[in-house]
Amino acid sequence: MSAELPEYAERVLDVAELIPPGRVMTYGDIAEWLGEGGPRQVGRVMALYGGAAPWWRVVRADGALLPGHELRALEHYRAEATPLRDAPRAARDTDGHLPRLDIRRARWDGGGGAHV
DNA sequence: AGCTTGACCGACC
DNA sequence: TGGTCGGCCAAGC
Repeated sequence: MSAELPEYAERVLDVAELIPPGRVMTYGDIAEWLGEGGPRQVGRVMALYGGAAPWWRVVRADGALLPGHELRALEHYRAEATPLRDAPRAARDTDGHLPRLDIRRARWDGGGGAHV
């Protein structure tokens, strides 16, 4: 039983749980869908309490992978068949230039814009 | 009360 | 494609 979670944080995490596998939402999207707060507030919540939620489905608007957890996130994306953007062919056979998220295809609208 | 920082975003160049 | 700038909102010092 946890009541130590701020209401706002609880709502943010709730939305994060709603995101279907293979799809993502941006911090700004969640804030907008939620109708309050901003991207930074959502980001703070994820940073503090995101461990108990599918954090890899909450991404930045530019599709960059979460710094420090790139490989972790990438594994999830591969497992969920989340749309990824192909790495540049110019250096395809070299080291770890990780692919980026195809934010345009992976972006989830939040259930068609319908609240529960 | 003021300044800095942060899992951000969009516009510009 | 990538770097910079201003705007944004809450928390910390």
